[in-house]
Amino acid sequence: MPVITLPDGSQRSFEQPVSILQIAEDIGPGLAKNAVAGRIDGARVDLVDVVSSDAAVEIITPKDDDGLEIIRHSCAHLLGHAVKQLWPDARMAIGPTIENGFYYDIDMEHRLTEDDLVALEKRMLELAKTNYPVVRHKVSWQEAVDAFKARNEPYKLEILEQNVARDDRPGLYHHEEYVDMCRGPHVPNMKFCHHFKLMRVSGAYWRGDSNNAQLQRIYGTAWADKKQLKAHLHFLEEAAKRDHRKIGKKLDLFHLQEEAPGMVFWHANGWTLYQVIEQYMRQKQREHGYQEIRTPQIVDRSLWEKSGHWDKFGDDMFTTHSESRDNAVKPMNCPCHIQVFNQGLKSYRDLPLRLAEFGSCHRNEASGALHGIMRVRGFTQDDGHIFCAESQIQSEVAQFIEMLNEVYYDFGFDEVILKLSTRPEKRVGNDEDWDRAEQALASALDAYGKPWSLLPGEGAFYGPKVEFTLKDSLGRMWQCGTIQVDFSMPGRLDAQYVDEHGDRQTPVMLHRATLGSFERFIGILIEQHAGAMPPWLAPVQAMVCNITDAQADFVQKVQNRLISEGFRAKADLRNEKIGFKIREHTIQRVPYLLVIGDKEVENEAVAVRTREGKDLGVMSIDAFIEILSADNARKGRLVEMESEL
RNA sequence: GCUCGCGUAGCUCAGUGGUAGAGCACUCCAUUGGUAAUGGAGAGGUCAUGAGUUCAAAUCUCAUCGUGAGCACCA
Repeated sequence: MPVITLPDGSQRSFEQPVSILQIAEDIGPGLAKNAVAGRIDGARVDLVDVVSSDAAVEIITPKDDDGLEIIRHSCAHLLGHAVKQLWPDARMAIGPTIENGFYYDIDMEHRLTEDDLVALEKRMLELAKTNYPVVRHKVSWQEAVDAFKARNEPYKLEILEQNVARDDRPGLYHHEEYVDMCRGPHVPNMKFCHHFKLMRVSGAYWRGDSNNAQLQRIYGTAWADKKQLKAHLHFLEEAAKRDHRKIGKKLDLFHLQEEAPGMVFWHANGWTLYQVIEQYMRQKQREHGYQEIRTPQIVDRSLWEKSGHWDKFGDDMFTTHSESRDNAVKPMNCPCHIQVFNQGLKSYRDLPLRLAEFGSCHRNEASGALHGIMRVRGFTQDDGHIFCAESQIQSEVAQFIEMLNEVYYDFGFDEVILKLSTRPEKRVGNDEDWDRAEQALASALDAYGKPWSLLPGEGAFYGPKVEFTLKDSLGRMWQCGTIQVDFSMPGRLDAQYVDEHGDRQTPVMLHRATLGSFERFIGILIEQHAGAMPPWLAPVQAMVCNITDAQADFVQKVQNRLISEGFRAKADLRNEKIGFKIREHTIQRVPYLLVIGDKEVENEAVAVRTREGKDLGVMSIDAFIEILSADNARKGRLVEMESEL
């Protein structure tokens, strides 16, 4: 006689064990119709699952986040159903849910094309529209093995062999003639799976291992209703419009070309943006007690052997040979910074010693990894290394987080996600040091007080790291900042200081970067703002336009005045109509367009229009300078911008 | 690096075996026009590179390079 407690606290008792579906029916026919699955004491179950003793039960509908995930998972099965109808020889691997959708990895002879995706999607929709019921059978391990042997599904058999306990009772979900194995739960009927779209097909390794066979992976997106699907597709369109590669070309910021894959040619506009950011970071780091240094690009391989990089990343380094030396173009700055630290005997009084470098690095990234200016082979980090005593780690990490927050805030990112990555399999250093290093970072994060999550095994080979991920205006995540504790490299490269007792000690080194690489960060900024940089970053802050040749002299005067005040201003004196000029510079995302006709010349004034099309009216040059000064002071901060509106 | 797709004028793209096209940008001429495109003319391409098939290749085949999506990688 189970007593069921519902989420609102109400209770219902039943004479005998009841299924989730029966409970839903008991509550109301509308709920029963919309029920996708259930939760018994928090655990997700199918509608056919039975409650036999007292329990808290929830009914999952498509409105529930779990409901949507279940729909996506069932859409993967639906894809399997359609694939096997069109290509019966297909061997199905895994079909999990992912953010916004699902995928299925498939092994088959036929190479899938774009047209195949269209055909598959059509077949899926036809199948789903029949609203066939999904029937689950729980079977013994051996029965599952027999079923997939009969169906020639070697990957399912491997999963059963390696991942399913012999005493388990796997769920076989019957989609008409198609059968898939799953922990579940799944939708009871295909009526829930009408709103999906197949997105693309690509290769993916079985079990994520590049030594294994490469399967064909079909990606799809799936949603609870038509409106959600449409909204998601619209989001993708918006994101595509912001593609930094497209905008970089349109706004003449940079280019890449075949002769230097993964290396950026910065144009004047892009380099101006870059330099504003670099000068800003230079000042910020100065305020936070860093000394800026500069170290060589090309260094003998022996240093990289000592640091451990040659062993782990040798293949990914650019090398040069000259006379009797093998050199590597530096892939990172830390070993060089230790060389600077090692010049002159250091005292505990010198610690913490914070060295910073806008360090130009080169890494021979796999060709398939390159992506616009976000993932490149030649890049510059806002790199820094803090040499300190172990007792100083926590306060140094705390101070770094403080600086990082100031920086992100100035760039208009107010949501930062914290993650701690711990020791990877391939690493240097002993486990005791790793214990201490991980503990130090965890304590620093706890002391900081914001929530953080753990990424086991994702640390650098020399130490654990905290990663700072920011969220852009479209809700996309970008990992930028990092701080890493390193107990190994200072010792390997003979860094020492004299402690208060006169004894030699090895310092701890903290590797840290705030923006990450300039290239990537600028790519993120371009996508964040869709090219319309806030005025403090805009390559051209003001475009001064004449209406006829008669105002040319005054336009020059205005432009010169703005430049002499430290602003980035250009003049457009072309023999074009003012509408044409406005349109062009609006498209070029210049924040302020200054129009000068006879009236303005007469009054020594400028007519100001924003790139958003807002008319700020006619004002003196001084008044406009005040506007620009306020923009520069405000930077990209969101809160103050909002309070102005 | 792997799988699949793509590479035509500065840019965006059309062109499925028979003389290489459009719009924008560029140059020149006219126009001096008050807030998102003034009109006209001109110039511009070894169709990524190399090899092959064919009477004939931008078009078909192979290789190389680059690039896109994803996988793997990411100090």
